[in-house]
Amino acid sequence: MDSHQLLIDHISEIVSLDDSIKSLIRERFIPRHLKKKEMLLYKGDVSHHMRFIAEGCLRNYNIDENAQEHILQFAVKGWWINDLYSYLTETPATFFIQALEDSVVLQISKNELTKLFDEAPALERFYRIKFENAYVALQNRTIHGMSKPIEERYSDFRNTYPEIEQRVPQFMIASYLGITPESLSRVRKRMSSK
Amino acid sequence: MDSHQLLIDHISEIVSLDDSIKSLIRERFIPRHLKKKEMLLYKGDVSHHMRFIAEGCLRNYNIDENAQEHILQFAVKGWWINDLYSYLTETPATFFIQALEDSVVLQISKNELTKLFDEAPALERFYRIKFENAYVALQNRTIHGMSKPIEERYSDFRNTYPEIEQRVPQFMIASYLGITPESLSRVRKRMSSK
DNA sequence: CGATTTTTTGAATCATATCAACGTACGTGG
DNA sequence: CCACGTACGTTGATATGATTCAAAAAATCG
Repeated sequence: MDSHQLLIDHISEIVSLDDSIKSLIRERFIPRHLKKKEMLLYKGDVSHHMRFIAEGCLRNYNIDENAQEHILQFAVKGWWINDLYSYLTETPATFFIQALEDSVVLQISKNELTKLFDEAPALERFYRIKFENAYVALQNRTIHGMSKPIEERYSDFRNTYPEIEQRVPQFMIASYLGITPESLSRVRKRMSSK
Repeated sequence: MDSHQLLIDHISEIVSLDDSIKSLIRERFIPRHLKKKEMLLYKGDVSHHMRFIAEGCLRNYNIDENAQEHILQFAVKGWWINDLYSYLTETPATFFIQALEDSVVLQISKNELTKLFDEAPALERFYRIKFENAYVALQNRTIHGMSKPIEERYSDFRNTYPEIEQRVPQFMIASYLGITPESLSRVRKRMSSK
């Protein structure tokens, strides 16, 4: 299936789009092809685009003062990925976005998207609902991250993102869970022995 | 200043409202008065309203299987508070909302708000932007929560929410930060000795 | 003021981090 | 297609930091 069709189907699951809007989406969302390990956004640059993943897998991560990586989000086909703070405020990004596999991203500039909102209120509604959902999902992660033991957080991760578990190296999952690779290895050992 | 004016000013910081919408807001957002410790929402009930705090201070918290409280959010005048997942999906709430001081909340039912979105697209835009910002703020909390040492998370909290620091007991701040009250007490001691 | 809640302190315990070494898998160039 | 190198995963020993439990001190409320 072509990338734009995937995007249109994705949006149509939430709001209905008439044909003129569908053409606008096809026109204004520009595909970008990334090779494995290629960077989509660097910390320090401003994120000028909203981005939808049509193919592949990416990660969103930060590098702290001690050169430690912390993964905030994995994203695969059908997900959105961005440094939203940078995008919304047009300030330098606070994290990196990198392809973990060869990937295709559809992106639209903020200017274009803002124009689209006026032409297509349904699209604005789509983003409202999308952000509501994203907020809720993140809230769940935040509260579970602090209350549940690691074993449980890890199995939650596996259940919630089974595709990602397969495609991403273990040390990155450890980073996402906020523990060291050694600890995750031991957690897995404990779990498999039961 | 009257509660509705506060809400209207709050919304007007982000989108412009014409007078007819302002009247609708005055009509449809219903004030609710809460005494200190009074519950606004119980875990297990469905949250049918969107809620804006006109006065006071509330908290949003979970109680886990071990009867441990985990505070997800504090909110004061000018903030919104809800169990969004419950509100959006009309399923039982996964956490509690309680007044920490005598408080006034303006609330509107989901039905009414959905109707308002059709009458006032500016309002829908307001919520889109609001959720974007909320998402970003929560994302920051999530990533800093996992990367920064506790001392730093505590001073970030103090800097970000100076009002709340004053008004909320220390053991609740510990709960928000995801540590025990004893640990927070020791962190404070270490910090003050420098 | 007395009662209750909150904060502090101490000692023992537990979980994860850290550091270092070893094992394994993968893919690239010869 | 094999061999080597690099990246990833596992394991062990030790260190660190937060938790737990218990009790005392301080603050708050009626």
